[in-house]
Parts: sequence; C-alpha cells; structure tokens
Amino acid sequence: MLRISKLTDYGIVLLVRFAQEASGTTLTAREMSEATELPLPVVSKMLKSLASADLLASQRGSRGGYQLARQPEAVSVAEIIEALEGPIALMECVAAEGLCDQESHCGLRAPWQRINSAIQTTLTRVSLAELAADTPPRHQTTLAIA
Amino acid sequence: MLRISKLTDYGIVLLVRFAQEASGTTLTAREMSEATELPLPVVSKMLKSLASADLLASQRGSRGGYQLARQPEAVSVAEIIEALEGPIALMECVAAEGLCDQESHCGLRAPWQRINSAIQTTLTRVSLAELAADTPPRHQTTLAIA
DNA sequence: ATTTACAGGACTGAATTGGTCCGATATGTT
DNA sequence: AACATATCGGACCAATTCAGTCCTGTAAAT
Repeated sequence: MLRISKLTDYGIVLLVRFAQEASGTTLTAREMSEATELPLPVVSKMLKSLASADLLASQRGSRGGYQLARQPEAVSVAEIIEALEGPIALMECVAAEGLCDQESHCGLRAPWQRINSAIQTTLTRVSLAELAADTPPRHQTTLAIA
Repeated sequence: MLRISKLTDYGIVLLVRFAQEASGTTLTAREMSEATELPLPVVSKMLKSLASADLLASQRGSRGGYQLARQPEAVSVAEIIEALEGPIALMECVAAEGLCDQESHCGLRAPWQRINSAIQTTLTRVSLAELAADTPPRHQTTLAIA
C-alpha cells in the first residue's frame, strides 16, 4: 500500500495544528489531544518523539508544553517522516549499501535509487506551512448526528 | 520508512527478469527461482499473484510456465505496485473517502491527495522496460568468498 | 498413465504497529 | 516546603501485517 504509519500521520496532524497557531504558541499534550480528538497517550507519545527529533521545543513543569522549534515554512514533510520513521527508502537496499544480500546479483539498486530520490524530492518540496495553509480553518462546521 | 513490501520487491525483480528475455519467452517457476536465487515457494507465490493481476500470462501443464502479458514498455512500476499491494496511498484517507473517522475535523485530506498523486505520477512514468535496461547484464562478475 | 506445472488456498512464525501505562524529573504556585 | 502540572524515557501488550511454507486440485503434454 506504500503508506506511512498511522503514528506518523498523527505526528503530522499535531504539527499542522501547531503551525496554525500564532508563532511561538505553547500547547500542552492535553490541549492537543482535545484539539485533535486523539487519545491523550498517543498524543503524548508523539509529541515526545517530535520533541526529541527537534521539531518541537518542549518546556517542562507547570506552564509547560510544546511549541514549534522552527517556522513552519522551514520544515518539510520529508523531514517529519524521516524523523518519525527513519530514512525514506522504498526498500532496504536504497537506505544503505550492503543491507540486501541479493545486492550482488540483483542490479535494481541504481534505478530504485533514482525513483526513490524523486519521491524524496517531492516530499521535501512540501512544507508544514503549505500543509497548514491548505487545511480549512478549525471551527466546527457540522456536528456528528446522533 | 515508507517502503514497499519485500514480496512486492520480489515480484518486480521477477518481472524485470522476464523483461530481459526475448519477447514472448516462457519460463517456469523453477527456472525463475534459480535465476533470481529466491526460494521456489516464494517465487511460485509471486508468479501466481502476477498472473492473476494479468501482468504475466500463464500456461499450465508440462511445457507450461509464465511469460510477460504485455511489452515491458507498457507496464509501469505504479501498476505493478498497485497489482501487488493495492492502491498507492500514503494513508487511508487518500485511498477512498470515509475510511478515516477523523475526516470531518482533520482537513489534511486535500493536501495529502496532491502529494500522493505526485508520487503516483512518478511511479507511473517509470516503465518495466526502463528498470530492465538500467539493470546490468546478468553474468556473474564476482563470487562470494568463503 | 505419468509427469510437469500452474491455481488457489490455508496456515504459521516473526516482526511491526498501534496504543497504554508508569515512575522519574522539572517547574511554577501557594 | 509542599503541591500541582507537565514533560521524559521507558517498558509493555494486543493486534495486525508480513514473509514464507505447504498442500490439494487441475490442466496439458508425452
């Protein structure tokens, strides 16, 4: 299916949320959980990951929380994905040489690398800011019925 | 890691092998297993998948085997991936509407779809023939030592 | 008949993913 | 000092997915 993991997806949703706030706004895990309707433990986990990848800055203690470490224009989707799930590599052999034991007699490594870097470029060109801009404003338009 | 599955990878390796033969060449699962050094059950399984996706044509019985169903120029990498692991979709919500229960309040679907289709286009533009051409000829250059 | 090969499954073990929970630490408030 | 609020850094577990095997049936050629 060529998909990114759900957790990574959540991470991006969270970052987009931050990008939609005024620059420098600090938000807690609880607040983010409420805003995104994602379970607190999950949000908490992902915020920690994002912080340790230096995409978010964290502040501990009461009055603590998280904020974007950089301007949303300066963060690419590729970077986020790489931070959360490692190098963008369609298959092992693309990530690094010597990982695939078929390498000697397969010969597909070169073409795959070209394809892979095209995809990587695509994802590098999209910034968090663009994602956030594209996303409709957050006020509730319709409520679930029943 | 944004990767395709190993099995899909094997499938592509097999197709490339066919593409390197003279057009219309029939090969058995056993022959393919030997050529690629992949275990026969795996090769067998993947050839069956490829056949049922109409990427290969199969012939039963003695003197049977598989051959490319189309010219390698007319088969795209995107098509192969889709045949083996379903629609190319970075995340559920891209594959079809209504799959993600966050859809109403997430708003990232549109931007993701643009990104996704860029990737899809990239993969559509690469043909099996190109993969095969890129791949060095198959004679053994070095042998594993010890 | 017998042999060769594909068809279509079921099945299993291992790895990954998605998600929860807990104890420790830092920081502001009273 | 004590307390409340938050993050930090794990361990942990259930469920799914993945990779790989195997078996029974059917088609075709000799």
